[in-house]
Amino acid sequence: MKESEAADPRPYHHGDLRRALVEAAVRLVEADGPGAMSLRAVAREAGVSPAAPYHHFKDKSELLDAVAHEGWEKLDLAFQAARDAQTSPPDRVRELGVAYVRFAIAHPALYRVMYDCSRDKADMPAHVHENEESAYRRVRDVLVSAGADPTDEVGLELATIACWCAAHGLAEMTSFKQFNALKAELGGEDAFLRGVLGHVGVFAKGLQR
Amino acid sequence: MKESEAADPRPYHHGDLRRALVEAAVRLVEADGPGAMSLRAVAREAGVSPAAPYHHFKDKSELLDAVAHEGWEKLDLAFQAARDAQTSPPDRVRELGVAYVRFAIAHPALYRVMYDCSRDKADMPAHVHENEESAYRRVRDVLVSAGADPTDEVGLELATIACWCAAHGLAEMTSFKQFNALKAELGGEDAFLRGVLGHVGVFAKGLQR
DNA sequence: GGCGGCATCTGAACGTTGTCAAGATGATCT
DNA sequence: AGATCATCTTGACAACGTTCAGATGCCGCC
Repeated sequence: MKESEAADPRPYHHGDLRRALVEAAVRLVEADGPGAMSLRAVAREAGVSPAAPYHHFKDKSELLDAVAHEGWEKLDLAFQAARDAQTSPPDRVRELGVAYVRFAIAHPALYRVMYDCSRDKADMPAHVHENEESAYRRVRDVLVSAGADPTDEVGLELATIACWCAAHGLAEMTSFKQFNALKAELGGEDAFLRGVLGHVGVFAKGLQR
Repeated sequence: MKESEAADPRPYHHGDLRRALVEAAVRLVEADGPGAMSLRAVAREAGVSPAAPYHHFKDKSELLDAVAHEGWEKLDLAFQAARDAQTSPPDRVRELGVAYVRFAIAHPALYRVMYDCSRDKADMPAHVHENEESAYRRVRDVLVSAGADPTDEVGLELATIACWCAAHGLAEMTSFKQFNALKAELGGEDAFLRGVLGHVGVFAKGLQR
């Protein structure tokens, strides 16, 4: 646990407390769930007083924002790997979704924090949606490469959103007990995810399949 | 404040406190958000001591379960109206989704509580999923009436889940600012919802569209 | 090289929360 | 009428988020 890339503001008294706090917070969230992550516990974990965090975050919610940010970056890595996977374009749409949901399954509490933060601000992090290399854009591009009409700007946008919504919905519901029987019948959770998200491959109306 | 329909267990000291607590809780959740709903505030609102709720709910989370239950029933009403609407079967799949998301938009805090409870237990309320008249079954039936193959049990189940996931995802993301431009371009939120969920109509592979 | 200033951290405190145990209250049943 | 038991209150506890006055140690400036 020693990311030694130093380029950040200032290692004053503690070294780099801000970072330490975020790391402790992520650890606590992933260990005991988002509800169990208290500011005081984070401070305890980092070995500082309960008031110390307030010099780096104005709020508990601002700490959670930082945790969420960390989460989005981890998700981006998983996403990138799926984009580069060797599969035919229509399947790649599906596999992008599978990677997305797998991340949510692997980091349930982190995923929850990510979306709770986004929803409170009614806003996704800019780097997820806006720039050229964003995850959102990546879905769009895969849809195009799978045969969606690239001139239908609006339709493409709607299809991308539909894909994202389906993946997010599945991410939040995949652990429901109701689906256990079906998962077993299909031979595992992965097959289940592919089964559901296979329907996403035909989202964009022009897609062959 | 005098709902005088009495048919419930026992109006002992207070009348029917349990009901009063749930109603107060729903009110507080819808007014100030789920985070602002404290047990003590609910008790205050109902005019009882902070410890009184513990004779009706073993936990705060059990009160929230009751709130969620209330929410699912309201959603069911909205759902029923959409099912009975006069539209062609393929559109009805979409309109079911629209009604779902509209409910989530109209009662954001309640909707949040509903899903937070479900997720904590990894379980949807039984009456939503299991019986013959459940909302889940209703989606399935509409898919069939829209042309999905009724003999492909597994495929039908997967399509139903995909629809539900897309609707849930959209419900949680529809308020994101990123979509404002697109909503404007399409001429309103409803058109946006139809645009996204129109892609759900082609979920079931056999659907004509 | 000392000094002032400032970012950083501590200590103690306030109000609020969820929860519990012990006692008061009052409806119901024999 | 008196016992019983669910119901509600009182009072308390630990934990939480947040604030504020003060201690601590790093920085640049003279």
